[in-house]
Amino acid sequence: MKSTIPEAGVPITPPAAGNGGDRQEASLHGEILLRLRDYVAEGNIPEGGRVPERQLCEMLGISRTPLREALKVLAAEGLIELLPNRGARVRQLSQRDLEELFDVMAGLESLAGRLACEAITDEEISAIERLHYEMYGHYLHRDMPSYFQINQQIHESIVAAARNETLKTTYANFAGRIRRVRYSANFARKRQRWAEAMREHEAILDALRRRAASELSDILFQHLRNKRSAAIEHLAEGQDTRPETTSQGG
Amino acid sequence: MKSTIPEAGVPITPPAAGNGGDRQEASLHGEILLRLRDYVAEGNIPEGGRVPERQLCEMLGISRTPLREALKVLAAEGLIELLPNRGARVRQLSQRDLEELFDVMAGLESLAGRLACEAITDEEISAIERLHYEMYGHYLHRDMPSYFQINQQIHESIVAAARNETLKTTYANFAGRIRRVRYSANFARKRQRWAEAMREHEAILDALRRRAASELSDILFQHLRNKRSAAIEHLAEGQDTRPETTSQGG
DNA sequence: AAGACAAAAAATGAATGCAAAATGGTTCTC
DNA sequence: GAGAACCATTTTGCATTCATTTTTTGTCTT
Repeated sequence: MKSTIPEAGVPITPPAAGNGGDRQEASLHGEILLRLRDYVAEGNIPEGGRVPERQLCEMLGISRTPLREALKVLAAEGLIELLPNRGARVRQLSQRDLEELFDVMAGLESLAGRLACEAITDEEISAIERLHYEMYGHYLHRDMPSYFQINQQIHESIVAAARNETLKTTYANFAGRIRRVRYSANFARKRQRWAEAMREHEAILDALRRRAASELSDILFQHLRNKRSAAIEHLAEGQDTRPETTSQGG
Repeated sequence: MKSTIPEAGVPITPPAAGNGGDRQEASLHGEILLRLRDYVAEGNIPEGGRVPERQLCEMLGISRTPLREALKVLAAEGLIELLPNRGARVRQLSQRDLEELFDVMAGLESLAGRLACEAITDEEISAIERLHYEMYGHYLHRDMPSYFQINQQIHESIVAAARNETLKTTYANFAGRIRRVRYSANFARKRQRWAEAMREHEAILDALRRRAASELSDILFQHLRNKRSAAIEHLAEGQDTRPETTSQGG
């Protein structure tokens, strides 16, 4: 009974025949890596759930070799964890893990702001200002999803303005790690916190206009710190089960 | 003359029969990963040089499967790059790449200092003070290697005091990436810069004692920035060939 | 003699096969 | 009847094998 591919060809995502255009991977394992990363980040596998190789192989229509290569990379990225002889599991993020992740994100954005002050152009600032006002509109209309989307664009604009591809990549990596959590914590914001966030964003813009690197660095860190508090509180309320993952003794 | 690598059958490191004790990897690919990472980071393969699978397999006494898994991870870590159908190469760091890496390191240390101010104990500060004075002794005796070693310990202590394992891991990752460069740039410091660095370290200690988070953050960033300048200048002098690696368009 | 084309050789990418470990279920013992 | 032990099945880890692609080498043409 070696029906390796009983109903293969049922891809996780629509068969990437067109190759969306964002970034293509020539090799199979690269393709698999991109798809698996999204698959896991979008929460298709429950926290701590097993990642069965065989099943995924059938689902993706590939053999185990490239899949296992992709799993190793995902483990290195921190999305999953590999237990010796016991397969891969979706990494459970304890509350502490989340706090740490948010803090590192805060540090990266803080750095981005600092660097941005050195290199950002007036045009880029104008673009961020436009985003800011657009976001303000969503805020007034209490349109949380749109607000959140623009908010993310602003932060990404700051990271982009830092002119540091390494930072950008690292930032994206960490953003991917908490993506799974964000899916449920996006709307953690209370009204109170929302207004506060708007004020902070105005301060960010102000510091950016003046190219006040240290100040912007501080503001951004605090801004993310407050975000962290909101998210953590929200999660603490919503979930009773706060798994204590084995802290990877790095 | 294709063998840039020692003869086969000679293990990179003594066969880890005892398993030193720092961190053991049960799986073979994990073991390989650790060894290969060190092997590459220590500069055993020239910049941009090929990483021949077959040769490494013989050298390590394993098959290609676990080796390739390790290579994928190293590529994800940024130590090597994988060209489709053309194998792995040791990643060449352009001057720009180095600048970016140093800046990210600066951001991470800056963050570490900020976080450390929240959690560091008096005992930890005392320990860092002791290291500082020890380092000062090496400075007076112009003992550059010892100075550098203690210097690294101080920075690691600050990162440890941040109480953030994620940050610590990330920091170690980036430190590994520039390790190869540090091997040649360690002693880039001019006398002038050396004295300056000592003063900065005193300022760091001062801010740490006062738990002045923002201030320490600024000082640490600047300190690393100055380090960056010194290293980059040194490399610019020493090397004419500054390869323009294809900036990975993440 | 230099360049171009073609075939051989080598290396890479992925699939398959095999041994060891883990999981699950059943049976045996107390 | 409950718990431990044993065996079958599944799963994982690694080696081996097969198919492409690349690189090299040799020959031929201009």
